Amino acid sequence: MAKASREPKISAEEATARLRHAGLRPTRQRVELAGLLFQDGDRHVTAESLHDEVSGAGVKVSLATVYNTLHQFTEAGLLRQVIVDAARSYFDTNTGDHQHFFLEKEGLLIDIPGETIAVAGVPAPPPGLSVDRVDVVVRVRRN
Amino acid sequence: MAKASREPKISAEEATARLRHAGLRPTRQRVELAGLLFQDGDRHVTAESLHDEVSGAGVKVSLATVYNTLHQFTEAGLLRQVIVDAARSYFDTNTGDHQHFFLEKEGLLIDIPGETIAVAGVPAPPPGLSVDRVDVVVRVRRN
DNA sequence: CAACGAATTAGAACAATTCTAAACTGTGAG
DNA sequence: CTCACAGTTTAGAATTGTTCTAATTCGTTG
Ligand SMILES: [Mn+2]
Ligand SMILES: [Mn+2]
Ligand SMILES: [Zn+2]
Ligand SMILES: [Zn+2]
Repeated sequence: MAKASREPKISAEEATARLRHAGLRPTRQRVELAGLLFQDGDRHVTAESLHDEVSGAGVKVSLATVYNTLHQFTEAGLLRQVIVDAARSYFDTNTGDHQHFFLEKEGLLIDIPGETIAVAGVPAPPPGLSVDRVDVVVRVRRN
Repeated sequence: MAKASREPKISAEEATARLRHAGLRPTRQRVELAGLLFQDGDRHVTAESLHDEVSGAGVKVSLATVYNTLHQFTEAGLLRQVIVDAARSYFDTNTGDHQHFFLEKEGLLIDIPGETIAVAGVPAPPPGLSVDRVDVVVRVRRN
């Protein structure tokens, strides 16, 4: 009864399996970060916020590794990058089709399920170009 | 016949009037920048691109002033900021309702007129929040 | 338990942007 | 027209988020 962790985060085994499945070596750092990122449904993190979180949990991981890991997870399809703020990059654990509310003031992202919003009338792109994706950001403020 | 300018940019008088109307002192720098920005319909500039442009035209304006001016013009409603790239801020001379194609690779923005795209099904924001605007970015790539 | 390539890391480097504080300039009162 | 003064510009330093470098450490496989 020495260790009394009360976090409902996914087990190291689950994280390890997920990493291997994605073709990534399950290092201590990646297992820790995956544990935090994928414990709950949807999360929107920043390199800094995740670094603070993992550090706050007493785990030593450098900020450079957090950046590396976020990018590797993104390349592996485990995360997706969201661009809503000129100053910060967000990473989203929800890789499915969906949109966002963005609370500029507090840097908060809230998911809008994929089927909720319908975008009609997107014109054909100029010749030689093809559509990669359509992003909708609903910018909101406190009233 | 000494000076043979061939730019169809708006006159200094027009720029000056526009600035005064917006409550901004028509300084040499602001008049030059307004002349470049508002000569044609729609433009999407970056602080750097505008600085290069004005410098290339032989006008001496510091980069700090370009940043100051872009922000002042934005506050005054003459410009609007567009967020599509985590690394760069774009400013748009089209302040009306419209959307964009964004060519990530070359940092190119292309307007989509306001009535073209219809966004339906935007849910009510969480309590205490109100919608400020809905941005649609159609990310495209060369094929 | 090597050995070797992959991953991590501290710290330097970068790029975009903002800040500072000193010099300059537009304006309007006299 | 002149001057005074608030507003503006500017060089350069500072800040911030992110990436790079090169040395160390680690995971995997034989
Ligand atoms: Mn941006
Ligand atoms: Mn930055
Ligand atoms: Zn999301
Ligand atoms: Zn535009």
